[in-house]
Amino acid sequence: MAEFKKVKRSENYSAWYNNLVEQADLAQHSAVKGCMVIKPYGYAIWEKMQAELDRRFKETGHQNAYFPLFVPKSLFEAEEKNAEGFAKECAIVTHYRLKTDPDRPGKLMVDPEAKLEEELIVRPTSEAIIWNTYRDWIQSYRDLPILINQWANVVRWEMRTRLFLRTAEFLWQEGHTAHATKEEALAETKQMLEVYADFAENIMAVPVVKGVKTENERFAGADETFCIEGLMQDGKALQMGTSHFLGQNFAKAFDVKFVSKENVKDYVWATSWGVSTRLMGALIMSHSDDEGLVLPPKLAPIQVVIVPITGKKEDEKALVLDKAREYFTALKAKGILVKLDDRDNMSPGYKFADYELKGVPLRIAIGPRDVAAGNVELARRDTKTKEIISAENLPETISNLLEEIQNSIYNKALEYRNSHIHTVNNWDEFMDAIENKTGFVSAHWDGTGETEEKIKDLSKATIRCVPLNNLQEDGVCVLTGKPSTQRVLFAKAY
RNA sequence: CGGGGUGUAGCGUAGCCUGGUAUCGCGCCACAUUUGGGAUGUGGAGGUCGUAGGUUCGAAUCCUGCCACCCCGACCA
Repeated sequence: MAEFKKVKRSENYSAWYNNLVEQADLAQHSAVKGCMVIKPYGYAIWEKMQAELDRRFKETGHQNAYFPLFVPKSLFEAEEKNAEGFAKECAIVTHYRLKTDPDRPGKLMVDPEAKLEEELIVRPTSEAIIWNTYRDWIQSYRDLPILINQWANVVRWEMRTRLFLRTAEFLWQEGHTAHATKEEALAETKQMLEVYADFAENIMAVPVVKGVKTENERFAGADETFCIEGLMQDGKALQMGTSHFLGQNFAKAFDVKFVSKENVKDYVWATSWGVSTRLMGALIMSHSDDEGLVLPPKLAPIQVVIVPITGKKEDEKALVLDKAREYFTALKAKGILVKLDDRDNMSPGYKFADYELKGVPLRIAIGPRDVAAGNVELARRDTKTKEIISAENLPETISNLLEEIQNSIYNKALEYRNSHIHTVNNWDEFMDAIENKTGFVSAHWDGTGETEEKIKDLSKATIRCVPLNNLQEDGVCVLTGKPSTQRVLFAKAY
């Protein structure tokens, strides 16, 4: 096991992040540009996220299905705005065969004879292939709604990538629903936004702002994009999930119509919504520290680790190990994800540091002294505190503490987020907040894309969202001084 | 994709300027002693020096192309 190379969060945030991802065994760079290998420990966390999300999707009536990786170019270009939005980051399959290279023995070349009649686009998102399919599925209002989700990989050929936050290939889920009415589709869009927000806050312990994107930031092909925005520990915002109201755009592009109860033909209303492995990045950046990862108990692959500290005497050693196994069994029976690390070639100190690096929420150390006294030493990862407690009712104690840690991590992140929302009323205050205070800046904006662009050029900050249920108040735009009816949230973002 | 930097064992590095087949630490394997915050000793294994060419009797070292990563921009979930 590698020694943790210390990189301080305060000194170089992005080096700290990269180092942490690699040292904690979450992921590593691969031989493919911009693509990562997600390692077992990292994937275990992703699987827990998937399980929680999948359960919520099913509870809200969705079913999983799977659509192809490839989208024929003619389908891809059907919805023009969507196609245009993604065009410059697409991987394209043009051939279907290799052959041996006559000039370079043992090497392969693309067989020019094997050119595809029509290029295939590796999906950057699946609206096109899915809506082309939905046309076959929908005839009457009785076929609606269609509530489908798929777990998939997509490819967006990014110029600059970062582990989990932006990779050329990433894993995600994309929900694609079809509805008979605009109201129903809008309700679905908002429902899924709530599902995401609930997941982010209660499972990931990351507070989020729910809001609406401006036209500039909207998903290509959507009439309205809702989002959840998180704030990372370096004061930059991260878009953690989006839910799009697609109107009838895709129905029109793919000619998907239905006959209503009144025997009237109309285009179908659509939504799509997704979250990706980027959430792993959000999780890491929201809670972790210089010692390594800090995981909320609800996503920790290991919630409690038991480290036996065996003495030199054989009989003592046996006693300690027996006790450790007893606690292990009791905790496991309670449904707690517990690991007993009885490797005898590692010192306790090494194990302590290693589980801290991996973000295991609780650590139980047990040695001869504790066995004799009926105690254990209990250490919390999030607060780095430890105490000797009685081992009586241990499963109960641990179970309660895990819950407390989950809340405590959330509250800490919430406090950080709330203390980093700065309300400003003029341009000097705006720039000062963006440059020096970091975080979200709540400011009046005149509502034009032009001003939004200008502010982005001047400050590198973008409008993250117009918060839902936003307070309506008269004010003037921080840049142009034109009238405004509400504040929006600006931030530098990932 | 533009500017700057880096690439030597699983990880971190020395050597490069001034060419002669590579240094040290951690980790790994064996044995022994250890175990309450990253153990110690002894012995051992591990290297196409990112990659492809070029210069040279000889290249980690000099030259060129390419690749990957990091930092700063532009683009984005």
